[in-house]
Amino acid sequence: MDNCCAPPSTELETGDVERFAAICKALAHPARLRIVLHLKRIDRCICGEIVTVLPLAQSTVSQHLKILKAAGLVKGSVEGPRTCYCLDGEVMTWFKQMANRL
Amino acid sequence: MDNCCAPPSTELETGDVERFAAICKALAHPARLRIVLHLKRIDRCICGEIVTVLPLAQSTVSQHLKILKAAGLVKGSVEGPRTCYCLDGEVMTWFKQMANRL
DNA sequence: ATCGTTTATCGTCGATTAACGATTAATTAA
DNA sequence: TTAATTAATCGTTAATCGACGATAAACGAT
Repeated sequence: MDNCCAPPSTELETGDVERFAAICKALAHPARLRIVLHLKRIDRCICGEIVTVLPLAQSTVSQHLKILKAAGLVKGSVEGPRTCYCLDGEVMTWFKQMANRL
Repeated sequence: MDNCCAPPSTELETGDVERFAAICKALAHPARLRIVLHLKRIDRCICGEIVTVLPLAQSTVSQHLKILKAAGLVKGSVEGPRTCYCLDGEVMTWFKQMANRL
C-alpha cells in the first residue's frame, strides 16, 4: 500500500507463510533443535550417534529425524545398514532469511 | 572443544534452546504467523481488527494472541474495553539472532 | 544361509492443540 | 442504570503430538 519501492523487505507470500510455519513447527521441539545443532557441529552423522546424545529411545529419535526430514531441514542418505544425516544448508538459509523478515 | 576463541557463534546455552523452541512453537501456526506479520505492518492494533483479517472466530484469535503473549512475542495493553497488541521488538530481535546461529 | 547391527515403521497410550459457541467481565455510551 | 461493545475465559470435541516397546526391513559379516 505504501512500500511499493522498498527493496529489502517486501511482504511474504502466502506459501512462504505456510512453509515458514512448518519449519518452525519442526524446530519447536527441544530434541529436534538439539539434533539440528548437533548436525551443525559435526556436519553429518548417523542416527545411532544421535541416540547416544539424546535421552530418548531409538524409535523416538528416528521419528524426530523423520519430522526434520519432512520439513526439509535435514537430508538422509542410506549407507549400508545405517543412514547418514546432515543439514540442508539451503533450507536453513531460507529459514534464516525469512526469520529476519519478521 | 575447538572453537575456544571463536567470537561470533558460540554454542547455545541449554536455556536458550528451550526458549528458542518455545518461540518456534508459538510461530508454528500460520494464523499466529499472520498475526505477527500484521502487527509488524501496522505496528499496533486491537484484537477485533485481527479477527476481521483472519478467517477465525473471535475466541480462537484471542487464544492465539494469548499464546503469542505467553511466548513473549507480543505485548497487550488494555485500553478501555479493548486490548491493544504490539510486537515485543526485543524478543523478536533475540529470536532472529538465535535463528542466525542455527 | 544365518547372525548381528542399524534404522524405520507400527500400534498404543496419555497429553496437548485447535477450533468453536456460549458465557462472563470490563468499560463506554445513552 | 441500562444497553452496547469488546475481549477473555470456559467447556467441549476432534485431531495431532510425543514417547515408548515391539517388530520388521536392510545390509554386512561370518
